[in-house]
Amino acid sequence: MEKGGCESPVFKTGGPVHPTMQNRTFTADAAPGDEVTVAGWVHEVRDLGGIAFLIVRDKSGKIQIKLEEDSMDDELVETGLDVARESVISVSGSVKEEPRAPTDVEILPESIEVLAESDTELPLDPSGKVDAELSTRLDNRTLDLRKGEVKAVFEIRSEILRSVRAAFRDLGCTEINTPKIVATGTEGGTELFPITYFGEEAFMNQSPQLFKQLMVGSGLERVFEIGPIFRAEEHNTPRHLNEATSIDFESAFVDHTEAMDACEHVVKSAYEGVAANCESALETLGLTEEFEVPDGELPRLTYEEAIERINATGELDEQLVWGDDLPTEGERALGDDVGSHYFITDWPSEIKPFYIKDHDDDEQLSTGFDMMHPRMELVSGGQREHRYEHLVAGFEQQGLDPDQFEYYTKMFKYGMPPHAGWGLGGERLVMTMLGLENIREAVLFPRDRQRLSP
RNA sequence: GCCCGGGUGGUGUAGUGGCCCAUCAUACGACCCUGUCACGGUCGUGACGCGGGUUCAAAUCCCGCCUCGGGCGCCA
Repeated sequence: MEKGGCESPVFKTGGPVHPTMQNRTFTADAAPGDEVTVAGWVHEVRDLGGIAFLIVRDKSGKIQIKLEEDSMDDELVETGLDVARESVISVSGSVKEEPRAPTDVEILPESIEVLAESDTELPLDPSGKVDAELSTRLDNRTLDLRKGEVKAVFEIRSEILRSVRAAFRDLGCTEINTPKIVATGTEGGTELFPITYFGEEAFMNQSPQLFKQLMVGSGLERVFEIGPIFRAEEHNTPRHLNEATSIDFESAFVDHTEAMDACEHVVKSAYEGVAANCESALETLGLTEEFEVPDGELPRLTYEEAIERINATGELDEQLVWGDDLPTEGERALGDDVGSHYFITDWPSEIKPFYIKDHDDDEQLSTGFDMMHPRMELVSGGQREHRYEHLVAGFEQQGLDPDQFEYYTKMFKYGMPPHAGWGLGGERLVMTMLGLENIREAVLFPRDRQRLSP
Protein backbone atom coordinates (compact mmCIF):
# COMPACT_ATOMS: atom_id res chain seq x y z
CA MET A 1 0.00 0.00 0.00
CA GLU A 2 1.28 3.41 -0.96
CA LYS A 3 1.90 5.78 1.86
CA GLY A 4 -0.35 8.79 1.87
CA GLY A 5 -3.85 9.76 2.73
CA CYS A 6 -4.96 11.08 6.06
CA GLU A 7 -2.11 9.62 8.09
CA SER A 8 0.77 10.92 6.03
CA PRO A 9 3.34 12.77 8.08
CA VAL A 10 2.21 16.27 8.77
CA PHE A 11 3.30 18.44 5.92
CA LYS A 12 5.96 20.96 6.83
CA THR A 13 5.62 24.30 5.18
CA GLY A 14 8.69 24.70 3.06
CA GLY A 15 9.16 28.16 1.71
CA PRO A 16 7.89 31.55 2.73
CA VAL A 17 4.10 31.76 2.68
CA HIS A 18 3.66 34.97 4.60
CA PRO A 19 6.48 36.89 6.26
CA THR A 20 5.22 35.96 9.71
CA MET A 21 4.57 32.35 8.80
CA GLN A 22 8.03 31.23 7.82
CA ASN A 23 8.87 28.14 9.77
CA ARG A 24 5.32 27.83 10.99
CA THR A 25 4.97 24.87 13.29
CA PHE A 26 1.87 22.67 13.28
CA THR A 27 0.29 22.50 16.68
CA ALA A 28 0.70 18.73 16.77
CA ASP A 29 4.48 19.10 16.31
CA ALA A 30 5.10 21.68 19.03
CA ALA A 31 7.46 20.01 21.53
CA PRO A 32 8.55 21.23 24.95
CA GLY A 33 11.59 23.48 24.72
CA ASP A 34 10.84 24.63 21.15
CA GLU A 35 10.55 28.25 20.16
CA VAL A 36 7.68 28.19 17.69
CA THR A 37 5.24 30.18 15.65
CA VAL A 38 1.88 28.47 15.30
CA ALA A 39 -0.96 29.78 13.18
CA GLY A 40 -4.59 28.82 13.10
CA TRP A 41 -8.12 29.56 14.25
CA VAL A 42 -9.16 30.64 17.73
CA HIS A 43 -11.19 27.66 18.84
CA GLU A 44 -12.08 29.01 22.24
CA VAL A 45 -11.08 31.65 24.78
CA ARG A 46 -11.35 30.60 28.41
CA ASP A 47 -10.93 33.64 30.58
CA LEU A 48 -10.61 32.68 34.24
CA GLY A 49 -9.76 36.15 35.47
CA GLY A 50 -6.06 36.70 36.09
CA ILE A 51 -5.30 33.78 33.83
CA ALA A 52 -6.80 32.89 30.47
CA PHE A 53 -6.40 30.17 27.91
CA LEU A 54 -6.60 30.56 24.20
CA ILE A 55 -7.12 27.37 22.23
CA VAL A 56 -5.68 27.58 18.73
CA ARG A 57 -6.69 25.01 16.14
CA ASP A 58 -4.96 24.13 12.87
CA LYS A 59 -5.01 21.22 10.40
CA SER A 60 -3.06 19.03 12.78
CA GLY A 61 -4.94 19.64 16.04
CA LYS A 62 -5.20 22.13 18.86
CA ILE A 63 -2.83 23.74 21.29
CA GLN A 64 -3.33 25.88 24.37
CA ILE A 65 -1.86 29.37 24.67
CA LYS A 66 -1.52 30.69 28.20
CA LEU A 67 -2.22 34.32 28.98
CA GLU A 68 -1.33 35.52 32.48
CA GLU A 69 -1.91 39.08 33.64
CA ASP A 70 0.82 39.28 36.28
CA SER A 71 3.66 37.81 34.28
CA MET A 72 2.96 39.05 30.77
CA ASP A 73 2.86 42.24 28.81
CA ASP A 74 -0.56 43.92 29.17
CA GLU A 75 -0.88 44.61 25.46
CA LEU A 76 -0.17 40.97 24.61
CA VAL A 77 -2.79 39.73 27.06
CA GLU A 78 -5.29 42.26 25.78
CA THR A 79 -4.74 41.22 22.16
CA GLY A 80 -5.28 37.62 23.13
CA LEU A 81 -8.45 38.30 25.08
CA ASP A 82 -10.02 40.62 22.52
CA VAL A 83 -9.84 38.20 19.64
CA ALA A 84 -13.14 36.67 18.57
CA ARG A 85 -13.62 32.94 18.15
CA GLU A 86 -12.67 31.61 14.72
CA SER A 87 -10.37 34.53 14.00
CA VAL A 88 -7.06 33.54 12.45
CA ILE A 89 -4.02 34.35 14.54
CA SER A 90 -0.38 33.52 14.64
CA VAL A 91 1.36 33.09 17.96
CA SER A 92 5.09 33.05 18.61
CA GLY A 93 6.48 31.82 21.88
CA SER A 94 8.04 28.97 23.76
CA VAL A 95 6.50 25.55 24.23
CA LYS A 96 6.40 24.29 27.81
CA GLU A 97 5.55 20.91 29.18
CA GLU A 98 2.40 21.37 31.27
CA PRO A 99 0.45 18.41 32.67
CA ARG A 100 -2.55 20.67 33.33
CA ALA A 101 -2.87 21.56 29.65
CA PRO A 102 -5.17 19.43 27.43
CA THR A 103 -2.31 18.19 25.26
CA ASP A 104 0.30 18.27 28.04
CA VAL A 105 2.02 21.22 26.38
CA GLU A 106 1.17 24.89 26.18
CA ILE A 107 2.70 27.95 24.57
CA LEU A 108 3.87 30.94 26.55
CA PRO A 109 3.42 33.65 23.94
CA GLU A 110 5.86 36.42 23.16
CA SER A 111 3.67 37.85 20.43
CA ILE A 112 0.20 37.37 19.02
CA GLU A 113 -0.76 38.65 15.61
CA VAL A 114 -4.36 38.72 14.40
CA LEU A 115 -4.24 37.78 10.71
CA ALA A 116 -7.97 37.73 10.03
CA GLU A 117 -10.74 38.71 12.39
CA SER A 118 -13.98 36.80 12.56
CA ASP A 119 -17.41 38.27 13.11
CA THR A 120 -18.67 37.32 16.55
CA GLU A 121 -22.01 35.79 15.65
CA LEU A 122 -21.21 32.64 13.74
CA PRO A 123 -23.74 30.98 11.43
CA LEU A 124 -22.79 27.67 12.96
CA ASP A 125 -20.62 26.59 15.84
CA PRO A 126 -17.39 24.90 14.75
CA SER A 127 -16.69 23.83 18.32
CA GLY A 128 -19.76 21.63 18.06
CA LYS A 129 -21.47 22.72 21.28
CA VAL A 130 -24.66 23.45 19.39
CA ASP A 131 -25.81 21.28 16.49
CA ALA A 132 -26.63 22.73 13.12
CA GLU A 133 -28.99 21.33 10.53
CA LEU A 134 -27.49 19.93 7.36
CA SER A 135 -28.90 22.80 5.36
CA THR A 136 -27.22 25.37 7.63
CA ARG A 137 -24.00 23.36 7.49
CA LEU A 138 -24.03 23.23 3.70
CA ASP A 139 -24.69 26.96 3.48
CA ASN A 140 -21.58 27.49 5.62
CA ARG A 141 -19.44 24.58 4.50
CA THR A 142 -16.16 26.34 5.27
CA LEU A 143 -17.06 26.69 8.93
CA ASP A 144 -18.62 23.24 8.94
CA LEU A 145 -15.34 21.70 7.81
CA ARG A 146 -13.57 23.21 10.78
CA LYS A 147 -15.25 20.50 12.80
CA GLY A 148 -13.10 17.41 13.21
CA GLU A 149 -15.82 14.92 12.32
CA VAL A 150 -16.71 16.71 9.12
CA LYS A 151 -13.10 17.16 8.13
CA ALA A 152 -12.55 13.44 8.80
CA VAL A 153 -15.21 12.48 6.24
CA PHE A 154 -13.35 14.33 3.51
CA GLU A 155 -9.95 13.07 4.55
CA ILE A 156 -11.37 9.58 4.24
CA ARG A 157 -13.04 10.40 0.93
CA SER A 158 -9.66 11.52 -0.34
CA GLU A 159 -8.07 8.28 0.84
CA ILE A 160 -10.83 6.26 -0.83
CA LEU A 161 -10.14 7.94 -4.15
CA ARG A 162 -6.41 7.40 -3.72
CA SER A 163 -6.79 3.68 -2.95
CA VAL A 164 -9.31 3.21 -5.70
CA ARG A 165 -6.89 4.72 -8.20
CA ALA A 166 -4.13 2.46 -6.88
CA ALA A 167 -6.43 -0.57 -7.21
CA PHE A 168 -7.20 0.31 -10.81
CA ARG A 169 -3.51 0.59 -11.47
CA ASP A 170 -3.07 -2.93 -9.97
CA LEU A 171 -5.58 -4.05 -12.55
CA GLY A 172 -3.59 -2.46 -15.37
CA CYS A 173 -6.10 0.29 -16.14
CA THR A 174 -5.41 3.60 -17.83
CA GLU A 175 -7.17 6.57 -16.25
CA ILE A 176 -9.25 8.50 -18.76
CA ASN A 177 -11.41 11.60 -18.83
CA THR A 178 -14.43 11.79 -21.07
CA PRO A 179 -16.62 14.75 -22.03
CA LYS A 180 -19.33 15.96 -19.69
CA ILE A 181 -21.00 18.08 -22.35
CA VAL A 182 -22.64 15.83 -24.90
CA ALA A 183 -25.01 16.02 -27.83
CA THR A 184 -27.19 13.07 -26.82
CA GLY A 185 -28.06 11.17 -23.69
CA THR A 186 -26.48 7.90 -22.80
CA GLU A 187 -29.32 5.57 -22.19
CA GLY A 188 -32.28 7.62 -23.32
CA GLY A 189 -35.31 8.08 -21.13
CA THR A 190 -33.43 9.46 -18.14
CA GLU A 191 -33.79 13.12 -17.36
CA LEU A 192 -30.80 15.12 -18.55
CA PHE A 193 -29.84 18.70 -17.87
CA PRO A 194 -30.13 20.60 -21.14
CA ILE A 195 -27.67 23.34 -21.90
CA THR A 196 -26.98 25.58 -24.82
CA TYR A 197 -23.76 24.92 -26.65
CA PHE A 198 -23.01 27.80 -29.03
CA GLY A 199 -26.67 27.90 -29.96
CA GLU A 200 -27.03 24.16 -30.24
CA GLU A 201 -28.91 21.92 -27.86
CA ALA A 202 -26.61 19.90 -25.66
CA PHE A 203 -26.72 18.04 -22.35
CA MET A 204 -24.68 17.37 -19.26
CA ASN A 205 -23.64 13.75 -19.45
CA GLN A 206 -25.37 11.30 -17.13
CA SER A 207 -22.67 8.65 -17.43
CA PRO A 208 -19.36 8.02 -19.19
CA GLN A 209 -20.83 4.69 -20.32
CA LEU A 210 -20.64 5.05 -24.09
CA PHE A 211 -17.27 6.81 -24.09
CA LYS A 212 -15.56 4.30 -21.86
CA GLN A 213 -16.88 1.53 -24.09
CA LEU A 214 -15.36 3.25 -27.08
CA MET A 215 -12.03 3.18 -25.27
CA VAL A 216 -11.98 -0.58 -24.72
CA GLY A 217 -11.94 -0.85 -28.49
CA SER A 218 -9.03 1.57 -28.64
CA GLY A 219 -5.43 0.69 -27.94
CA LEU A 220 -6.02 1.29 -24.23
CA GLU A 221 -8.19 -1.82 -23.73
CA ARG A 222 -8.75 -1.37 -20.00
CA VAL A 223 -9.71 1.99 -18.53
CA PHE A 224 -11.18 3.73 -15.54
CA GLU A 225 -12.59 7.15 -14.94
CA ILE A 226 -13.47 9.05 -11.81
CA GLY A 227 -15.60 12.01 -12.67
CA PRO A 228 -18.86 13.85 -12.31
CA ILE A 229 -22.17 12.62 -13.69
CA PHE A 230 -25.33 14.67 -13.94
CA ARG A 231 -28.89 13.45 -13.50
CA ALA A 232 -31.87 15.73 -13.69
CA GLU A 233 -34.23 13.47 -11.74
CA GLU A 234 -36.30 15.48 -9.29
CA HIS A 235 -35.93 13.03 -6.47
CA ASN A 236 -35.45 14.14 -2.95
CA THR A 237 -33.88 11.37 -0.94
CA PRO A 238 -30.85 10.94 1.33
CA ARG A 239 -29.16 8.75 -1.28
CA HIS A 240 -29.47 10.71 -4.53
CA LEU A 241 -27.54 13.65 -5.92
CA ASN A 242 -28.01 15.53 -9.14
CA GLU A 243 -24.27 15.80 -9.52
CA ALA A 244 -22.42 12.73 -8.32
CA THR A 245 -18.97 11.22 -8.67
CA SER A 246 -18.94 8.09 -10.75
CA ILE A 247 -16.12 5.59 -10.47
CA ASP A 248 -16.16 3.71 -13.75
CA PHE A 249 -14.35 0.63 -14.98
CA GLU A 250 -14.40 -0.93 -18.42
CA SER A 251 -12.20 -3.61 -19.91
CA ALA A 252 -11.81 -5.46 -23.17
CA PHE A 253 -11.59 -9.27 -23.15
CA VAL A 254 -13.31 -9.81 -19.83
CA ASP A 255 -16.76 -11.12 -19.10
CA HIS A 256 -19.21 -10.01 -16.45
CA THR A 257 -17.81 -12.39 -13.82
CA GLU A 258 -14.33 -10.96 -14.25
CA ALA A 259 -15.77 -7.47 -14.08
CA MET A 260 -17.31 -8.44 -10.75
CA ASP A 261 -13.91 -9.68 -9.58
CA ALA A 262 -12.45 -6.28 -10.46
CA CYS A 263 -15.30 -4.55 -8.67
CA GLU A 264 -14.71 -6.57 -5.56
CA HIS A 265 -11.01 -5.77 -5.67
CA VAL A 266 -11.59 -2.03 -6.03
CA VAL A 267 -14.21 -1.77 -3.29
CA LYS A 268 -12.17 -3.87 -0.88
CA SER A 269 -9.08 -1.77 -1.67
CA ALA A 270 -10.99 1.35 -0.71
CA TYR A 271 -11.83 -0.18 2.66
CA GLU A 272 -8.28 -1.47 3.11
CA GLY A 273 -6.79 1.92 2.29
CA VAL A 274 -8.99 3.63 4.83
CA ALA A 275 -8.27 0.98 7.47
CA ALA A 276 -4.53 1.33 6.88
CA ASN A 277 -4.21 5.09 6.50
CA CYS A 278 -7.08 6.82 8.26
CA GLU A 279 -6.79 5.63 11.81
CA SER A 280 -7.27 9.00 13.44
CA ALA A 281 -10.06 10.09 11.10
CA LEU A 282 -11.92 6.88 11.92
CA GLU A 283 -11.34 7.50 15.59
CA THR A 284 -12.72 11.02 15.25
CA LEU A 285 -15.84 9.53 13.70
CA GLY A 286 -16.08 6.92 16.44
CA LEU A 287 -15.72 4.08 13.94
CA THR A 288 -12.50 2.48 15.16
CA GLU A 289 -14.29 -0.52 16.65
CA GLU A 290 -16.91 -1.15 14.02
CA PHE A 291 -14.92 -0.44 10.86
CA GLU A 292 -14.56 -3.67 8.93
CA VAL A 293 -12.96 -4.45 5.61
CA PRO A 294 -15.31 -6.71 3.62
CA ASP A 295 -13.93 -10.19 4.08
CA GLY A 296 -13.74 -13.18 1.75
CA GLU A 297 -15.66 -13.67 -1.48
CA LEU A 298 -18.74 -11.52 -1.61
CA PRO A 299 -21.93 -13.56 -2.12
CA ARG A 300 -23.20 -13.59 -5.69
CA LEU A 301 -26.95 -14.13 -5.78
CA THR A 302 -28.86 -14.47 -8.98
CA TYR A 303 -31.82 -12.18 -9.46
CA GLU A 304 -34.07 -15.20 -9.06
CA GLU A 305 -32.49 -16.14 -5.73
CA ALA A 306 -32.72 -12.52 -4.66
CA ILE A 307 -36.48 -12.22 -5.20
CA GLU A 308 -37.03 -15.60 -3.54
CA ARG A 309 -35.07 -14.50 -0.50
CA ILE A 310 -36.91 -11.19 -0.36
CA ASN A 311 -40.23 -12.97 -0.56
CA ALA A 312 -39.11 -15.36 2.18
CA THR A 313 -38.40 -12.46 4.56
CA GLY A 314 -42.09 -11.59 4.50
CA GLU A 315 -41.20 -7.89 4.65
CA LEU A 316 -43.12 -7.02 1.52
CA ASP A 317 -46.88 -6.76 1.31
CA GLU A 318 -46.86 -8.17 -2.18
CA GLN A 319 -44.69 -11.05 -3.31
CA LEU A 320 -42.25 -10.22 -6.09
CA VAL A 321 -42.53 -12.05 -9.34
CA TRP A 322 -39.90 -12.62 -12.03
CA GLY A 323 -39.52 -9.42 -14.06
CA ASP A 324 -40.19 -6.99 -11.22
CA ASP A 325 -37.54 -4.46 -10.39
CA LEU A 326 -36.47 -4.64 -6.76
CA PRO A 327 -38.31 -2.06 -4.68
CA THR A 328 -36.34 -0.07 -2.11
CA GLU A 329 -37.99 -1.94 0.73
CA GLY A 330 -37.04 -5.26 -0.85
CA GLU A 331 -33.41 -4.20 -1.28
CA ARG A 332 -33.32 -3.33 2.38
CA ALA A 333 -34.89 -6.60 3.48
CA LEU A 334 -32.39 -8.53 1.38
CA GLY A 335 -29.50 -6.42 2.70
CA ASP A 336 -30.48 -7.23 6.27
CA ASP A 337 -30.79 -10.88 5.35
CA VAL A 338 -27.38 -11.11 3.63
CA GLY A 339 -25.64 -8.81 6.09
CA SER A 340 -22.66 -7.88 3.89
CA HIS A 341 -21.85 -6.52 0.46
CA TYR A 342 -23.18 -8.84 -2.23
CA PHE A 343 -23.85 -9.06 -5.95
CA ILE A 344 -27.13 -9.62 -7.71
CA THR A 345 -26.54 -11.26 -11.10
CA ASP A 346 -28.54 -12.52 -14.05
CA TRP A 347 -31.21 -9.84 -14.17
CA PRO A 348 -34.11 -10.05 -16.58
CA SER A 349 -32.96 -8.44 -19.83
CA GLU A 350 -35.99 -6.18 -19.99
CA ILE A 351 -35.06 -4.22 -16.87
CA LYS A 352 -31.43 -3.69 -17.86
CA PRO A 353 -30.19 -1.15 -20.42
CA PHE A 354 -29.78 -2.09 -24.07
CA TYR A 355 -25.97 -2.04 -24.00
CA ILE A 356 -25.87 -4.95 -21.53
CA LYS A 357 -25.37 -8.31 -23.23
CA ASP A 358 -27.81 -11.15 -22.76
CA HIS A 359 -26.66 -14.63 -21.89
CA ASP A 360 -25.87 -16.52 -25.07
CA ASP A 361 -28.10 -19.42 -24.08
CA ASP A 362 -31.03 -17.34 -22.78
CA GLU A 363 -31.92 -14.02 -24.29
CA GLN A 364 -34.36 -13.22 -21.48
CA LEU A 365 -31.47 -13.22 -19.04
CA SER A 366 -28.90 -10.44 -19.00
CA THR A 367 -25.32 -10.48 -17.82
CA GLY A 368 -26.05 -7.32 -15.87
CA PHE A 369 -25.15 -7.25 -12.21
CA ASP A 370 -25.49 -4.89 -9.28
CA MET A 371 -23.23 -4.73 -6.29
CA MET A 372 -25.13 -3.97 -3.15
CA HIS A 373 -24.25 -2.65 0.26
CA PRO A 374 -26.83 -3.84 2.79
CA ARG A 375 -28.27 -0.32 2.79
CA MET A 376 -28.37 0.40 -0.96
CA GLU A 377 -27.13 -0.21 -4.47
CA LEU A 378 -23.52 0.78 -5.03
CA VAL A 379 -22.54 -0.54 -8.43
CA SER A 380 -24.21 -1.40 -11.67
CA GLY A 381 -22.41 -3.30 -14.40
CA GLY A 382 -22.40 -6.11 -16.88
CA GLN A 383 -20.94 -7.58 -19.98
CA ARG A 384 -21.59 -5.31 -22.92
CA GLU A 385 -23.16 -6.00 -26.24
CA HIS A 386 -20.24 -5.78 -28.64
CA ARG A 387 -21.95 -7.15 -31.74
CA TYR A 388 -22.95 -4.30 -34.05
CA GLU A 389 -26.22 -5.83 -35.28
CA HIS A 390 -27.41 -6.71 -31.78
CA LEU A 391 -26.49 -3.28 -30.47
CA VAL A 392 -28.40 -1.41 -33.15
CA ALA A 393 -31.39 -3.71 -32.60
CA GLY A 394 -31.18 -2.89 -28.89
CA PHE A 395 -31.40 0.84 -29.58
CA GLU A 396 -34.48 0.30 -31.68
CA GLN A 397 -36.08 -1.90 -29.05
CA GLN A 398 -35.67 0.87 -26.47
CA GLY A 399 -37.25 3.34 -28.85
CA LEU A 400 -33.99 5.19 -29.46
CA ASP A 401 -32.81 6.39 -32.82
CA PRO A 402 -29.52 4.60 -33.62
CA ASP A 403 -28.56 7.41 -36.00
CA GLN A 404 -28.24 9.79 -33.06
CA PHE A 405 -25.66 7.45 -31.57
CA GLU A 406 -23.76 6.85 -34.74
CA TYR A 407 -20.55 8.19 -33.18
CA TYR A 408 -20.84 5.24 -30.82
CA THR A 409 -22.32 2.45 -32.88
CA LYS A 410 -20.05 2.89 -35.90
CA MET A 411 -16.99 1.98 -33.88
CA PHE A 412 -18.59 -1.42 -33.33
CA LYS A 413 -18.07 -2.03 -37.02
CA TYR A 414 -14.31 -1.85 -36.76
CA GLY A 415 -13.46 -4.55 -34.28
CA MET A 416 -15.00 -3.97 -30.89
CA PRO A 417 -13.76 -6.70 -28.56
CA PRO A 418 -15.97 -8.47 -26.04
CA HIS A 419 -15.91 -6.35 -22.92
CA ALA A 420 -17.49 -5.68 -19.56
CA GLY A 421 -17.45 -3.02 -16.88
CA TRP A 422 -19.31 -1.18 -14.19
CA GLY A 423 -19.99 2.15 -12.53
CA LEU A 424 -19.71 2.76 -8.80
CA GLY A 425 -21.32 5.68 -7.00
CA GLY A 426 -18.43 7.44 -5.26
CA GLU A 427 -20.58 9.24 -2.71
CA ARG A 428 -22.53 6.09 -1.96
CA LEU A 429 -19.28 4.30 -1.26
CA VAL A 430 -18.24 7.04 1.18
CA MET A 431 -21.70 7.17 2.73
CA THR A 432 -22.12 3.45 3.28
CA MET A 433 -18.54 3.00 4.47
CA LEU A 434 -18.95 5.66 7.15
CA GLY A 435 -22.59 5.11 7.95
CA LEU A 436 -23.55 8.67 6.94
CA GLU A 437 -27.25 9.38 7.17
CA ASN A 438 -27.39 11.61 4.12
CA ILE A 439 -25.39 11.39 0.90
CA ARG A 440 -25.02 15.18 0.93
CA GLU A 441 -22.62 14.74 3.83
CA ALA A 442 -20.27 12.90 1.47
CA VAL A 443 -19.94 15.86 -0.93
CA LEU A 444 -18.42 19.24 -0.18
CA PHE A 445 -20.95 21.21 -2.15
CA PRO A 446 -23.85 18.94 -3.06
CA ARG A 447 -26.20 19.61 -5.93
CA ASP A 448 -29.70 18.46 -5.23
CA ARG A 449 -33.25 19.35 -6.14
CA GLN A 450 -33.16 22.57 -4.11
CA ARG A 451 -29.49 23.36 -3.91
CA LEU A 452 -27.47 25.10 -6.58
CA SER A 453 -25.34 27.24 -4.30
CA PRO A 454 -22.80 27.31 -2.82
C1' G B 1 -43.25 12.89 -11.30
C1' C B 2 -46.63 11.41 -7.03
C1' C B 3 -47.21 11.62 -1.66
C1' C B 4 -46.07 13.21 3.52
C1' G B 5 -43.99 16.38 7.32
C1' G B 6 -41.50 20.90 8.92
C1' G B 7 -40.15 26.54 9.08
C1' U B 8 -39.78 30.20 16.50
C1' G B 9 -33.38 34.97 18.61
C1' G B 10 -26.74 33.98 15.23
C1' U B 11 -27.22 28.41 16.06
C1' G B 12 -30.18 24.33 18.05
C1' U B 13 -34.91 23.94 20.50
C1' A B 14 -39.92 24.29 23.98
C1' G B 15 -44.57 25.94 23.06
C1' U B 16 -51.18 22.80 19.16
C1' G B 17 -56.43 29.19 20.45
C1' G B 18 -56.14 33.31 25.99
C1' C B 19 -51.50 30.89 31.10
C1' C B 20 -46.62 33.92 25.49
C1' C B 21 -44.84 41.90 25.27
C1' A B 22 -42.72 33.37 23.97
C1' U B 23 -39.05 28.24 27.12
C1' C B 24 -34.26 26.29 27.52
C1' A B 25 -29.20 25.66 25.81
C1' U B 26 -25.35 27.80 23.25
C1' A B 27 -23.50 32.17 21.04
C1' C B 28 -23.10 37.56 21.74
C1' G B 29 -22.32 42.15 25.34
C1' A B 30 -21.04 43.85 30.45
C1' C B 31 -19.11 42.60 35.20
C1' C B 32 -16.63 38.91 38.77
C1' C B 33 -13.04 34.97 38.86
C1' U B 34 -4.99 32.81 38.46
C1' G B 35 -5.23 26.16 35.84
C1' U B 36 -9.44 25.95 32.52
C1' C B 37 -10.21 21.68 29.36
C1' A B 38 -18.32 21.92 27.00
C1' C B 39 -14.42 26.47 32.85
C1' G B 40 -17.87 28.63 36.45
C1' G B 41 -21.07 32.82 38.38
C1' U B 42 -24.35 37.45 37.97
C1' C B 43 -26.91 40.68 34.73
C1' G B 44 -28.29 41.95 29.80
C1' U B 45 -29.32 42.04 24.08
C1' G B 46 -31.76 39.07 20.59
C1' A B 47 -36.91 35.26 17.27
C1' C B 48 -42.70 33.20 15.74
C1' G B 49 -40.64 32.41 6.83
C1' C B 50 -43.98 35.93 3.62
C1' G B 51 -49.00 37.53 2.31
C1' G B 52 -54.14 37.05 3.11
C1' G B 53 -58.26 35.08 6.08
C1' U B 54 -61.18 33.03 10.55
C1' U B 55 -61.75 34.67 15.80
C1' C B 56 -63.29 39.05 21.14
C1' A B 57 -58.26 36.71 20.95
C1' A B 58 -53.43 33.37 16.38
C1' A B 59 -46.56 31.11 17.06
C1' U B 60 -50.92 27.86 17.44
C1' C B 61 -56.74 27.20 12.92
C1' C B 62 -57.65 27.98 7.24
C1' C B 63 -55.80 29.47 2.11
C1' G B 64 -51.85 30.92 -1.16
C1' C B 65 -46.66 31.65 -1.85
C1' C B 66 -41.59 30.88 -0.53
C1' U B 67 -38.38 27.49 1.76
C1' C B 68 -36.31 22.95 4.12
C1' G B 69 -36.53 17.76 4.97
C1' G B 70 -38.46 12.83 4.17
C1' G B 71 -41.22 8.44 1.57
C1' C B 72 -42.12 6.13 -3.19
C1' G B 73 -40.90 5.66 -8.26
C1' C B 74 -36.17 5.58 -10.73
C1' C B 75 -31.24 5.13 -10.14
C1' A B 76 -24.90 5.25 -8.65
